[in-house]
Amino acid sequence: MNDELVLDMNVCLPLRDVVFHTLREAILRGDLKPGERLMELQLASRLGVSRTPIREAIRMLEQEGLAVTVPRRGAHVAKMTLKSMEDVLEIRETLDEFAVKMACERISPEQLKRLRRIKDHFEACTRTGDVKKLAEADVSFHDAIYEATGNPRLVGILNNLREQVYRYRVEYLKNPDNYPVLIREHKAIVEGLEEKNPEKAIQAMHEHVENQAAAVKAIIQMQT
Amino acid sequence: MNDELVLDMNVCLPLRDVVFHTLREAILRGDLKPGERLMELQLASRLGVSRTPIREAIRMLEQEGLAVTVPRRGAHVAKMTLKSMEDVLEIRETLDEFAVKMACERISPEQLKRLRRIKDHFEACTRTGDVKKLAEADVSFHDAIYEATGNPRLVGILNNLREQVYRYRVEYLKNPDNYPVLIREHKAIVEGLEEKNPEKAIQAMHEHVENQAAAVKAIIQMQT
DNA sequence: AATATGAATGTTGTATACAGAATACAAAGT
DNA sequence: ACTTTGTATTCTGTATACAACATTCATATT
Repeated sequence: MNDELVLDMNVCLPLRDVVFHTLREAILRGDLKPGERLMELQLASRLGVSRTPIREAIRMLEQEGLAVTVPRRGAHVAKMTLKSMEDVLEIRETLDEFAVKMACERISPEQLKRLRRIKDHFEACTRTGDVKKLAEADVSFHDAIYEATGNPRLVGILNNLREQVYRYRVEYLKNPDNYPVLIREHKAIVEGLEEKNPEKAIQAMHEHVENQAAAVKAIIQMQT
Repeated sequence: MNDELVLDMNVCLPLRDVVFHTLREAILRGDLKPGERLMELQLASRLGVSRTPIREAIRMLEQEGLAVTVPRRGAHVAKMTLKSMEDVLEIRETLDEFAVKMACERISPEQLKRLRRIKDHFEACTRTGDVKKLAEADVSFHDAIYEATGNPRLVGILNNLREQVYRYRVEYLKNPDNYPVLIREHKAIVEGLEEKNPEKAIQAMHEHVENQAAAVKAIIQMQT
């Protein structure tokens, strides 16, 4: 119960948004654990705000699937069962393949250039062994593909789905044994996009997400 | 500005949920039009509650993509451009096909029986010409397939996507010329599921959603 | 006449107050 | 010892108060 929970007051957004982002980060980082109660008064005093922005942030987390509220009994961090994780992962597989297919048709030369740079940066990060940076680079890589679809709604859904598995994804990235595979997969995906070859890109993405899905499931089962 | 907006107080849910459902219905029915401002005090007095539940409901609508809020300037009903509708429709195509594929693997005999009943009910509704009932039957049909995937997260996403096109979908259902096509498509989908033939089911669903997508786009362009 | 200024009004953002439900714990009864 | 009931406490649900910002319209100035 150490105070990892501090608001970034330098941002001039409504407090509800600052609280929302703070709580989301805390949940994804694991500072707020699945099942942990989100008590308004407690959070309000910890973050130094009133209950109102807390409540609104909870409503937002609820719609994102990161929190669950039971009427008259308050909210808690959503629990992640193996089943619900599998549910998320199978949707992600479908949409990630769709995204790379669309990106194949729509990606611009500049976006492709940027994607190559991000891919190289990811490789560089595997050599430093900085897991945090690596995770960021991985997120950037997929974001670059999402953006190239030109479909903001799809970007939103995929980001939300990624959120759900974020914690376990980080575990996967902690094991350097996976790095060569990841680099090879990223390379194949980029090649597919460069060649405007949807079949290749989809196939590469399929293997990529399937490997990650298997790893994530293994990690979850280990934890139980 | 007639008072279509009345709360159903017979439900014993928190007011925020009642307000949320009321506002969502109003938006989907078109009583609250795209771009229309959602002013807290006004809604509060119209619905006979305080601002607090209104604000929480707006936060929920926001996360669902039905409302947009600009800090310090309040919320308005999300506008639906042709582009954003196309974005939604192409995701829906992908996920609807995925859903029917999964349903093919996982649907239980009881669920299949129920689906057949709903299909027949839909056909019956086309003969009465009651568009409201027809829309409900169509929703039920797709819901039955979604449920059969056994993936609640997928159900949630698909319901949300359907929401976005709901208004225009109803227009499509107003034209009896479309009924024979719809009945044929539903029949083909059910057959695919009965035969546990994913290729057939996916193909049937593909044609079904593609036709609807084309119709919806046509309707939108007519309105401009 | 056109633009700038400023007060008045309206609206959102946040805090707080109060009522009612849920929970926990202790004492009494079986 | 176990269940039950009563009570204190905690927490949520809702309303309201107040401050800060945005908008509007009238007035003044160039």
